[in-house]
Amino acid sequence: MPDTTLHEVEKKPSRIQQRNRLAILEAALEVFSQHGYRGATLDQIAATAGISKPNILYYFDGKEAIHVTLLNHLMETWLDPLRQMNVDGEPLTELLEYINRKLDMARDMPRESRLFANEILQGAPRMGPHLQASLKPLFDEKCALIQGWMDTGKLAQVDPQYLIFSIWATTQHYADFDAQVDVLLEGKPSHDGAADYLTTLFTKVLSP
Amino acid sequence: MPDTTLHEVEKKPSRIQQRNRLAILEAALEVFSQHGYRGATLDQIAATAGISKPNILYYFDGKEAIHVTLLNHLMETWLDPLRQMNVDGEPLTELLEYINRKLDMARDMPRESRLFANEILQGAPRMGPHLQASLKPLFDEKCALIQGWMDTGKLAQVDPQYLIFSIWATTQHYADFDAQVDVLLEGKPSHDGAADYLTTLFTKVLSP
DNA sequence: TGCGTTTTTTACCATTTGGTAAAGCTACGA
DNA sequence: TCGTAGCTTTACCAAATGGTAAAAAACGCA
Repeated sequence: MPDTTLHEVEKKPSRIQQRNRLAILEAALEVFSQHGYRGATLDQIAATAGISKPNILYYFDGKEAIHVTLLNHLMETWLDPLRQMNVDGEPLTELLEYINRKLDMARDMPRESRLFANEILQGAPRMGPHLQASLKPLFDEKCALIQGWMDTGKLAQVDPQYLIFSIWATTQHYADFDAQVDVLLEGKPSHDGAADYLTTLFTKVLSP
Repeated sequence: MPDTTLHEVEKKPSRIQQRNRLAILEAALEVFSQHGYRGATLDQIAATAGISKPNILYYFDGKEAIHVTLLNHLMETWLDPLRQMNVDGEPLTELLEYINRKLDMARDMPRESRLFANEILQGAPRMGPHLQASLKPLFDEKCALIQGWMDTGKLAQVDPQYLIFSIWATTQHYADFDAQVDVLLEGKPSHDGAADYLTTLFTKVLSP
């Protein structure tokens, strides 16, 4: 009986393989985040990555496989700021720092933000299960944590679920709706102003 | 010299024309809002509208023309809630009512919200000029109005631009990210809870 | 250096896509 | 009820799209 367990089947990827997979994913992030899944084409990804289309299909099983890989990678880092919110910290500080981490991510990873937004906008067809499995438990945990803080009187009482929604909405807005913000602020950078405003906003809401 | 002025060239559309144009736009709204411009196909729109593809192209000059028509129609109604904000009203009431009108629109016109979101997400390639021409002046006008209210001491001082961004973000969130909200609230309707939360949120921020 | 393995290219393919030409049908006013 | 303007269908295209087969090239290790 042949040994076909995982550690036997998987091989360490060569340097070339690592480099090309990375280049493909980088290009795919660029294209998918700008056009959504169906609007993106392999030719475009190939051109952006500087790798021929058949060669891309040598590294990935197809268009969908690339997208799924990207989404999985994203989920890892995307939830980090929320995970970092610490039960032992000062409640208001923890929340304000969370908000600022999210806002920094909107500035530093706008493509990832748009990839996510595109997927959700289109009904999360390739991510619904992931949301259930990864996001939901973390969301529930942090809602309970915030509720706990509120019950001790260290934060004003508001519904933690809607509070988190409003944090997500107000921070991701600067990545997802950048084109609009840019027109309305006449090209002026929005990050510092947004950070000031959101700090004020959530301080006022959350101060007991 | 023939008379080719507008009122001579334009003809009143027949009943059939009205019905079919409407059916096409309705179907196109459905499809474009779900897949974005490039992800949508004429065949899909045709199937949804129950009209053959060549017949669709009899009524519209092409895929892009349909999209542009949709976007133009949208801009009309989309800015109405903001336009309604009245200089003579009680400032806090006016703003809270504006927020609730936006939230109602997110509930009642989610496809329009997503159509708009898709277009902005993708860099507003077909709407940049429209934003400049229609949205920007209104935005500036209402920012000035809000600033005026703040200067009289009837509202707390915050940057009106970022205030409006946060209103847009928090209300549209429930249309654009519905798939996510739905998972996290386990299918419970979000509208009433959101209305309560947002009223509290913005009352706290804006009360002097 | 030689040789098997990995990587890349070339040449395709079936399907889908936006779009057109022209024939056929239908409604409606004279 | 007939003619015609308006509407719809049929039968197509050329280009783009996701994907494949197999030859050619490059790599790396003995």
